[in-house]
Parts: sequence; C-alpha cells; structure tokens
Amino acid sequence: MDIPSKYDPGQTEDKWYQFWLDNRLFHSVPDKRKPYTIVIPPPNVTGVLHMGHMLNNTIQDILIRRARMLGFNALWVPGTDHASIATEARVVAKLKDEGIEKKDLTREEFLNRAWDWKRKHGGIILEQLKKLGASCDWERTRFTMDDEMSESVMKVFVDLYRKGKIYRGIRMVNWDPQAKTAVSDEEVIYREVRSKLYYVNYRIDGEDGFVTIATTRPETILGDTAVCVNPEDERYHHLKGKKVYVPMVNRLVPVIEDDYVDIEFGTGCLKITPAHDVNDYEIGIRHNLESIDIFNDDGTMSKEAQLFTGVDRFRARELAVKQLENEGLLVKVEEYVNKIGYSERTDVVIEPKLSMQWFLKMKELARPALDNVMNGNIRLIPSKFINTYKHWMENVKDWCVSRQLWWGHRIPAYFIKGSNDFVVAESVEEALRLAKDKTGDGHLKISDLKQDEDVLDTWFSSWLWPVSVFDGIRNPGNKDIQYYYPTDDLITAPEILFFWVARMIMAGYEYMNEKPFRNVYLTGLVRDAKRVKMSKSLGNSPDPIELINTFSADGVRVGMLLCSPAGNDLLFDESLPEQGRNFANKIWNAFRLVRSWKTESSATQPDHAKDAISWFKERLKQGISEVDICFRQYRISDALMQLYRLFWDDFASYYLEIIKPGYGKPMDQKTLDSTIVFFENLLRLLHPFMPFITEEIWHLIKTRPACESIMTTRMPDVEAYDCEMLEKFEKVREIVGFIRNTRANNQISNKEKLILSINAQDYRGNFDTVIIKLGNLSSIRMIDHKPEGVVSLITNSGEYYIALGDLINHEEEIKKLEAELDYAKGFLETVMKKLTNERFVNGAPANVIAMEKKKKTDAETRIKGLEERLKMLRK
RNA sequence: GGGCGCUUAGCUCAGCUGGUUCAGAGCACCUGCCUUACAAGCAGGGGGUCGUUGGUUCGAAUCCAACAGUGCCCA
Repeated sequence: MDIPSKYDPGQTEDKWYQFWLDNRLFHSVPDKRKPYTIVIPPPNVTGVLHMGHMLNNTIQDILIRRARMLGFNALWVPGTDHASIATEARVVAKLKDEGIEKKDLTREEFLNRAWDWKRKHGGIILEQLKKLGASCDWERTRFTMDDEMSESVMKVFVDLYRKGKIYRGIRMVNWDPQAKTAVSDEEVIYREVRSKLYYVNYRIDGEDGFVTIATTRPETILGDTAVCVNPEDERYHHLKGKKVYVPMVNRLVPVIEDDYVDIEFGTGCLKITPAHDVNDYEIGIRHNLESIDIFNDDGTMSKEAQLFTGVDRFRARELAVKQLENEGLLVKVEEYVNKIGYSERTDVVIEPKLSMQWFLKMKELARPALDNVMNGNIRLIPSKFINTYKHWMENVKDWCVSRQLWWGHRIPAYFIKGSNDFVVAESVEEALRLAKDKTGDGHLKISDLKQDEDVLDTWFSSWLWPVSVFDGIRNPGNKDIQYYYPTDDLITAPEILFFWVARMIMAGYEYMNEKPFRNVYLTGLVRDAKRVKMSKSLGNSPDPIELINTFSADGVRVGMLLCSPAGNDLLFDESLPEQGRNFANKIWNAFRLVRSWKTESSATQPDHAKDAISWFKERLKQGISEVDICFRQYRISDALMQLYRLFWDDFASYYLEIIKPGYGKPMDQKTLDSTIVFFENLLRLLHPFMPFITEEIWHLIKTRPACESIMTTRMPDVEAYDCEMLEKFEKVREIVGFIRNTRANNQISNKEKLILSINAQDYRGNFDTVIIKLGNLSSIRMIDHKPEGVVSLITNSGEYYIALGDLINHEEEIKKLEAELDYAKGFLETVMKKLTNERFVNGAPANVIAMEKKKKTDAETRIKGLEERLKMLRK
C-alpha cells in the first residue's frame, strides 16, 4: 500500500465520526462504573458555531474522551437553549421581511412561526459540533423548550412562588424601548459617550432666589418630585425645609437631604426623578416621594409628563432645553463624558423604568451557592474568579425573571376576571381550582382566567440545566439523575459566571440539595491578534468550518488548545491551527516510517536499539505522569504541549532516529514490536486531543477487529519512572549536540564517521551505543590525557574530544573556550560570594550550603579543564 | 469613584510553599541542509537588567509597599 507523505484528513474524519456514531460509542447508560459527566453549556438555538464554541467544546471533548479512556462511564449531554430575546428578534425580523408585523399575529400564530424557524435552523450548531469531533451522547440531546424541560421550569416556578420566593412587584428595570421588554442588568452594556451637562435654575418657594442643579437629562425634569442636597453641605443649609418649583411644569416639590448626594459633583444639588433613575428611586423610597412615570413603553413622553406628550425621549430633550431657555432657567451647558447603558440585544439606550415584573428573591438562594464555592466544594478554575464571584454573591439583587416576549416559557400565573387577584399553577385546570378556592366563587370557568402575557427569562430554564436534562425536577428519584448528578466539570466563559453558573449552583442546592458540578473551568475569550474580541458583527472571526476544512478538525483542536491557558484570553490567528495540522502530519510521517520497516527473522536486535527502548520506556512513563499532573490541575494546554514535545522531540527526533535501520537494512522483530507498543501508547495519550488521526493510525498500525476503537481503550497508567536514567540520557543529548555542532561548524558531512575521545573519571558509558548511532561515530575511546588537534567539550564531569587534525580552527576554538571560561568564572564568583558571606553560612539551611559547595567544586573542575585546554591551544 | 487581576524573549504564555530543573516553552526570527518518514521537514543559533522604585532576607522573577501602565467586574 502506498501511503501519501501528506496526511489527508478530509475523508478520514467523516469516516471515523460515522463509525463512532454507528457503534454508539458516545452513548452512556448508568452501570457499575463511576460516572464522569459534563453537560454542555447549551448554545443559543439561533447560533452558529463561533470560535468561542470551538474552544469551549474542544476542551469538553478532551475531558470527556480522556475520562472515557480512564475507565469512567463518560457522558456528555448536548443541547441548545431557546434564547428568548435573540430568537424572537430573529423571527420578528423574518416576518418583517415577509411584510408581517408581530402585532398582526396572535400569540399562537407567532409561536407556530417561531417553532418552524427552530425546526429549520435550530440544529445547525449541533451538526457543526460533530465536525469538530464532539463525542456528545446525541441520543440525549435536549432543548430548553422540550415538553419535559418546560414542565420542569413550570414546576420550579410554582414551587418557588409557593415558597414565597417569587413575587410580583414594581421595580426599576432596564427597559429596552425598542424590544419593549425589561432586560437584566447583565444585558446592559455601558459605554462612554460625549454628552452635555445642563445647569438649570429651580425657583425657591417664598423667596426670590434660585437653586441650580446639574443634569444630563433635562427632559426628565418633568418627572421631578424633589431636590436633594447633602446634609453636610453648608452651602445649602438655608434650604432646609423649603420647597422649590420644578421648571416647565411649576410643580412644588420639597428640598430633601440625603448623603447619597456628592457635594463635589455639579452644583452639589440633585434633582430627584424616582421613576427614571435607580438611585433617585431609592432616595424616593427613603423619603416617601411620589413617582411620576413620564415615558411610554416605546420611549415617547407620556401624558403624565404634561408636556411633549407622544414625542420621542431624545427629541423631548431638545424641546426641554429650548423651553428652559425660553423661561430663562438654563444657566449654562457643559461638555460632559458619561457612561450610558445600551441594550445588548437592540443597542438602543436603556431607559430605567418602573414596571410590574416578577422577581425571584436571591438572598437565601445565594447563601449555599456562595458558601460551597468559598469552602471548596465547588472549584473555580482558575481560582482568581472566586473574588469576583464572592463580591457578586454578597451583593446579589433579586432576579427579574419576566420578559415581555412570547417565545419562551409563559409565566404560569392566571389573573381572575373582575379582580386584580391571580393564582399560580402548573396547569389551567389547577389554576381554576385554586381560583375557585381563593374567591369562593364555584362558578368560575377557565375562560374567566387570563394567563400572564409574559415569558420567563431564558436563564430561568437554563439554571436548571444540570438537573433538568436528567429529569431530576420532575422525577428526583430516577436512575439517571441518581447516577449522573452531580456532574463533574462545567466548561464555560467567565462572562456568564453570574448569569448562569451561579444560578445553576443555586438551583442545584435548592432542588437536589447538592452541587450541580464539582469543577468550573472558565475559558478565556477568543480575540484576534490585535486583542479585539472575535465576533461575527466585527467580521474578524474566521469561519470555524472553513478552518476545519483547511487545517482538519484535529489541527484546529490543537490550535485552539495551544493558546489557551485557563481564564486567559487567547489570541487566535491562523498560524495556530496550522501548527496543529503540522503536528498531525508529523505523527502521520512517523507512522509511515514505522510502517515501512520490514522485519527479517535473521535480524537481531542491535544494542543501540535495546538501549533506546529502555530509555524511551522511562521517558514515556515520565510523559504519562506529566500529562496526568497537568490534567489534575486543569492545565490542558500544558498537557498538550508535554505530549507535543514527547512525540516530536523524544519519540520522532530521538527514539526513531536511533532505532532506524541503515538504508536497505531490515528491522528486527523485537524492536519493531516495542516501537509499535510505544506508538500505540502515544496515540492513546493523544487521542483526546486529536481523535481522528489517532483512530486512523490505530487501525493502520496493527491488524485489529473492525469494530475496535481507540476511544474505548484504556489510557496508559501512571507509573514510577527512573529519573536517574533520564538524567543520564540528557548527557547523551549534550554529547550528540556537541558532535553535530562540530560537524556543522567544520563542514564535516554526516556520512563521515568520527571518533569521540572521552577523558572522565567516572564515565559509565551507559548510552555509548546511542551516541555512536546518532553521532555516526566509528568508536568511542576512553583516554587519560589531553589530546592535540581536537575540538573539545569541557564539562564539570568530563572532557570530550573529536579529533579533526588540520581541519581545526584554533582561533574559533579558543574564542569558544574563552567565552565558556568567562561564564564559568562568573558563576564561581556568585557562588563564592555566598560561601564567603558569614551570614549566609550561618543562616542558610545545611542542604543549601552543601549545594553551593558542590557548585563550587563543579565550577572549579570545569575552570581547570578549560584553562588547561586553552593553555595547550595557545602554545 | 469602589473592588479584583495582570506586567517575564519580537508574540503568546509557564515559572507551586523565596536557594542549579532559574532565567524556561511554543511560535516567530537567523544560519546551513531537497540526508533514503516528514520542506506541513531536518540540524544548529541568537535573543530577556523578569514594569519602576523602595523594603523584608544571608539570598527576591518569586514575599511586602508605593508608583506607572493595562485589563476585567461593579456603581
């Protein structure tokens, strides 16, 4: 069989993915083994794969594949979430293209459209994950609006309501006047903008004077119900107990005192608009002020504003400024930079607005969620996020769970006709029963009940995810939830640490009385080489599928990992998957080499091969152990780097080069067998990172049953290794390097055999065979004198020489040795400095002093060797 | 404005409880090679006063403080 020198991943990858699916190798059912579980952070159903997903899911797949090979019953549950706002926006936009306005459709018609859209586009992202090699149990795919998932959400809502944790209330919310819905604090993006600070005079009641306030939003003056000063501010003591007239509408409002007011800012006198500013709202509550809502839901001025009714808020600002000018109350206008909140979804300016919403009390829920992170029951990786988490959890505010949308879980609250009363129930039938009880009116009919129009925040379903995917809300005793919960690792982005992670922890303790996961691995943000966050709208994100087509899934996976220590941003550019592809090719060619070897029964195992095998055996064990340590610490990119070097530098560049038979010579069976075992172990170690190529070579390197897969084999075990031998081999590298350098510096062909002479007292010659092979030496000789006509390597444990005769460049050699001598002398000096320092000798621990003394003698030996050598050369 | 983090080679980052695995890795760069697995490669090589300034210590990239940059979260 002719094997191409370039690995072609295209067909291989599709073939093996299908093979895994056909054999249901990703599928998991509870059994006697220990489970290892990951639930996917459900991507937005409207989404297509972006670089963040690539990173995130690559890490999940690595962990799950490794766990599987470590003997766990590994389950990775995939799925998507319904993303209320984003999906509804998509559907509305699509309808608009068809000339249909949302308001022209009934709720039911709209939802039908939305489901159509979901059916058509909702699976794209999951299909893309398959290209990446994701070993999810697709038979368990969940969607947050599946019937059983929705039922869980309803159950939880009703339960929390009955526990008194959900309440309805008027609160200041972040109102998106375009989407006409409240959005959470986390969905507001604050940006610095240039604006203006207007200084406005308010007439003081009963006297001639004015008081000047500064505001960036003069249109909200119409909603003012007080003016506030700091009680410490002596400038305004005379205003105590007085009233002032609100400009334009001439409403008489009190002057109040509150230490919220910053004496330094503006004039030190603040207008209070409780209905349209969060801080003002709180002051309003403290001082029992009236709230006047001057805006309509679409951001135009309401009747209550008295002026500019129906005019958009920004136009109203201009009109208000004009009006103030006309009234002679505008004192001055300053340029000003402030931060303004924009809606993440629609990018319009958020309007703080009082509105009736549903809230979930967070304080009690937050306590176990905080405690169990602080006490280490749940680990955040990297741990630096604990600070942020703590800060947030200690200052948690009630969660506004309602959204003024149709797509999502409709709030199961039913208003009773003819009253302001309502009941909360999982079904209309039950609601009717409750309503009858509550009102004492046995004649109530279902048609007398009107369900709340709003839906729940999407996070209100995804916070249940690790429980609800196993049906743990509806059937807490079922086999799956008992077996798989708590899950092991959660891999997600720090951006949603509070949005989602914290809330899942809360739900976990509330409903399972147990954490939802043991470890939270927070990935970095994928940015481009200029540190700009990658996003579709900026167009700086490569198409992941294109990347896979160009560099292979294995290559892209490696590329993502190479630059992604946990929690650090990763700066992506195409050289990374390219490096991954090159690595795959290296593995491929190593395989081709091994595959090309023909054995002959007559061939006996050469000593250098035997020595190489005993060395690499230890080196491999060391590698396995290092990788294990990396994984335990979730240093996944380090683990890959260890393997990268193990395979490339040690296995390919050293081991294979040593055992490689001469041109046309046969290979002995023993060496080949050992080599294949090494290769298999390396493939297993690499499989979680590069599932496709490892499976391909696994099947080519040895005849196996067709149904066998590397992904279900056992990961090599961690074993103790021989450090001493590995250290000795490092010496080999040093000597081989010396020989190669000597060749390179003196234009000596690789084919020309050289002789290495060694003058060393305790040289053991452990790997002489290897040095002879790699250095292409005719022999190694032990000598006890200092030869002439040689280049030398002088170390603290011995001196190595290669005879060059006339070829030798004395000046070069002298220069080189002088530089080394300088270094050694400098080194000795620093050591001596310590050893002659009395305080060091008295203060430092004995082992440190012993080490310094060893350094001293080593350095002296080396200096002596170098000096003698130089003396000879200078003769 | 409050809180938290970061600053080590041209780039991205490792460096745990201070002491030869202390100045490291990968990439990039430079030099020489189409050597019979691999030019998506091979063999070599250069490159950092560990942000600045003080302090603790026999000894600091490592601990402390201040400052300067920078990033994130919250208001």
